[in-house]
Amino acid sequence: MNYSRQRNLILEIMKNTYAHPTAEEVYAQASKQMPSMGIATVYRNLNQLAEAGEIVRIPVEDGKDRFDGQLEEHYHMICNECGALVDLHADEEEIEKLKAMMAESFNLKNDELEFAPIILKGVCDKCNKAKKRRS
Amino acid sequence: MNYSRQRNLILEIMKNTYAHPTAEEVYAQASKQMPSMGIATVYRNLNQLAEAGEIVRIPVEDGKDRFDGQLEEHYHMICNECGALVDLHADEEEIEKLKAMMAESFNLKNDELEFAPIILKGVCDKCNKAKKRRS
DNA sequence: GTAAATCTAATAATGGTTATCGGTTTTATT
DNA sequence: AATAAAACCGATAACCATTATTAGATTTAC
Repeated sequence: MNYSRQRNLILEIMKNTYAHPTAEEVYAQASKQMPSMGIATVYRNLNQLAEAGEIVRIPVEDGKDRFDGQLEEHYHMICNECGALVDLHADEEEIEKLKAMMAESFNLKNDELEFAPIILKGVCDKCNKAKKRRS
Repeated sequence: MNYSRQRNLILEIMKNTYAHPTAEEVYAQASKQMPSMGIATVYRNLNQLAEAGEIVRIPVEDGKDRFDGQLEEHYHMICNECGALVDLHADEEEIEKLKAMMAESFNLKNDELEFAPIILKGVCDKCNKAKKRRS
């Protein structure tokens, strides 16, 4: 993969957000700073960066893929109220325990088990608070 | 939702398979038994049946949604080797334990936690055996 | 400095899914 | 049963996220 100003900008945008932007959202941001940027360039580079492991692709139910520039191991929950994609963090030891327990519960003889990018659906903190306020 | 021969056929097909067919695959099957069946009818009815809770939609990474006519609570794993969508079963007690543990590990104060339709990636039994044979 | 490789922007094409529409089937009302 | 309203159908056009193509520009290797 060669250097290119466009790709650097896209990577920088991804490294500097904790949102999980769609290609379109990245394009909106990028073209603000580099108005000549084309949408296909964004798609192409998000794909290449994901391929190279510099960002992560998160396929979401609604069709639009999202991207995550934060590489620290973590997973995601979808909020059933607002649809937000929420980060889930836990230390590695906890994760291993969870995987082992799931392997056992689901009767999987499998030492290469990974969580899918989105593993849970629930209610995010923000919506939980909003619900409490309402009640 | 009214009665219709087409919808009944589609539902019957879904209830009688443990595969997780795409709309296209359901169409192939249905139009064998009812050649006048249109593809839009299949999409329309799969959507309505999923909406009504009579079948379950499973959005998969590759773009084509899959559908599951088996309503007994279960989850899914994607095989990293062959791409198959594998059913994961466990009794309810085990599931509750898992959810509680996950809520704690991920620091979620959330009693409405559900698993997403696809929660794990790994290697299915068939591919596991094939791998052993090779080694 | 120049050729080969890689990249870009613009836009056409793709593919899964949904919307539209005229006509038919099902259901509700008499 | 007759009929009006509601729901559904098949065909196909439209939609929308994404990918492929292409001619030209930029970057890298030598």
